[in-house]
Amino acid sequence: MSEQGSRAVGRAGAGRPGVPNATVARLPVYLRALHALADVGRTTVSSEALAEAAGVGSAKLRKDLSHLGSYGTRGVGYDVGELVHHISSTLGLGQRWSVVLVGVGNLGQALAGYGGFDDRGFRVAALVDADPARVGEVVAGLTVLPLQDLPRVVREQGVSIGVIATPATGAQDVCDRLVAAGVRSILNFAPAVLQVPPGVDVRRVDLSNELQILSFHEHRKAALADQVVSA
Amino acid sequence: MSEQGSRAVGRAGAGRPGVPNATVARLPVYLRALHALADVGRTTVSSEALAEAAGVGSAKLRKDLSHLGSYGTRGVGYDVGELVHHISSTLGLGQRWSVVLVGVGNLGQALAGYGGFDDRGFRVAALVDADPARVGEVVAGLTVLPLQDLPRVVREQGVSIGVIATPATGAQDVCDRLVAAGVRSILNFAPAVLQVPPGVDVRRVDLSNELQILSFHEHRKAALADQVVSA
DNA sequence: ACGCGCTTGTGAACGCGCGCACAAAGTCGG
DNA sequence: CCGACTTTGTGCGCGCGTTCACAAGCGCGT
Ligand SMILES: NC(=O)c1ccc[n+]([C@@H]2O[C@H](COP(=O)([O-])OP(=O)(O)OC[C@H]3O[C@@H](n4cnc5c(N)ncnc54)[C@H](O)[C@@H]3O)[C@@H](O)[C@H]2O)c1
Ligand SMILES: NC(=O)c1ccc[n+]([C@@H]2O[C@H](COP(=O)([O-])OP(=O)(O)OC[C@H]3O[C@@H](n4cnc5c(N)ncnc54)[C@H](O)[C@@H]3O)[C@@H](O)[C@H]2O)c1
Repeated sequence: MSEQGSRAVGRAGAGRPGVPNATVARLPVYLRALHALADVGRTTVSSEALAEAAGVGSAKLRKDLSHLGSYGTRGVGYDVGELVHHISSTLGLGQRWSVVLVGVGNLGQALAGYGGFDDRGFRVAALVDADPARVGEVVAGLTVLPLQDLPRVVREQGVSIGVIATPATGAQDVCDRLVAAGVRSILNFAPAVLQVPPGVDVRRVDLSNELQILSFHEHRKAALADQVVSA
Repeated sequence: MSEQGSRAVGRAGAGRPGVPNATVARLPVYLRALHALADVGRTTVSSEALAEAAGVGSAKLRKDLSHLGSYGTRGVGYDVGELVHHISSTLGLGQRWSVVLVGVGNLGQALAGYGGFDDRGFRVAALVDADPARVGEVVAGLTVLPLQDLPRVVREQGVSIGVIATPATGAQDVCDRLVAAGVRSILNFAPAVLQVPPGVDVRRVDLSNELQILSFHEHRKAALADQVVSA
């Protein structure tokens, strides 16, 4: 998580004893690999094979799965269907989550037209933009709504996740409006650090950050290579 | 980093003693905050203020900065310009990195037209696509090239970073071609786990993953709220 | 029925990263 | 020139996450 680094512990009645944060971040990867296996017709899979497909170590995978109480069968492996069910339910994918997308520009339009949402249990319920020229436009089968409709849309459509795809300048304002409307989970594509009250989760996806991290390693590799050459 | 979890240590001759991985991931955030401060005319900044702007604790920030040997002035703070220089050079932003973008679809076009690249020291050198109908098209001032031009483009344009924006199906193939062409740093938007030889870095940006992680926390918050109500 | 081989689940050790708290160091006013 | 105040740099303890290695468990063939 990006805000409080606390574990998702809580000892919720008879529920799970709490799933570590790092594990939660990997569950979607496992889930995707499992779906791929199911599509090929496999019904069981060993931790070794699944770990390979997910790009992690097998021990890590087993420990991750043990955290959500899901049991495999020793000597055989995990039942693919059962594991899909367990992980999905842990991630809260039993229900369809409604998403509101704010900022229908370059990126926003690509996101709106993206099919990968619906496949994974998410529904783009509405598109919102501040530009009066854009309001009323139809994008990906949805009419773009003005900002002031946000509270109503969130309420009527049962929206619980907000996606921000506006320039960095407007991001904090949009964020505040989303929070005011009752949204407690935000995915932020704008290169800005958002200030939110406790209880609200923000995940930031920053393309430039990723490139700069790559740049660092590339730089280091180049320096290392030069050193070897000069040696 | 997504592959080996090793620290960027190396004790490179007279160079830096090695910057922790977690620190590297935060440097771009600091850099952006510093640029914002510089734009407002500030010449110095305290760790407290910069930490606030970057959304981290001040102690963490100071420790991060100490790792790259950059010195502030006690009682005053850090010189904004100097810090920008130090961080930029650590990240390897002294030079302009050339990027090749593979997959000029929905997302690829948004990326190609994105201005945030050039601002941060990255140049989209070429666009590549497998679809013959798309090859020859001009997007964002660049002509879309066929896949087989990849080695030539990488060589001639000095490309060192590849961005994959193709469907998951073709991602591994594209990845292999990029690696074969000499690219050692890859940013992958396709929902697939890429297999790469050692020495190649892959960073994955998976939108669905992020949403599912948010979904988990939302789910947990809802369960917690219900519990409180029923109590 | 029984042992053999395979795979899970986990105990334990380790390393990394985080945050606290404070001494060192520099500035500024008098 | 000095003393008080501000802010950095970091030593240290702690908790999380990763990894190794192995005992426990299960199926299968005989
Ligand atoms: N385009 C990309 O490939 C890309 C990649 C990575 C990150 N980003 C980031 O995503 C964000 C959007 O990028 P883009 O290229 O789509 O920009 P864009 O300018 O094309 O679109 C921005 C949209 O947001 C709307 N908007 C502006 N202020 C608003 C506000 N206060 N409330 C609601 N809507 C508002 C604008 O009307 C416009 O439609 C930017 O922060 C950008 O840095 C973009
Ligand atoms: N559109 C989005 O908002 C979005 C969001 C998150 C992730 N993604 C992911 O990004 C990727 C691209 O999404 P998109 O919506 O742009 O898809 P798209 O179908 O619009 O575009 C894919 C492009 O890649 C090209 N392509 C296909 N196979 C290729 C190959 N082997 N080599 C080179 N080019 C090839 C196609 O010709 C097409 O132009 C997908 O993996 C998708 O899951 C998209």
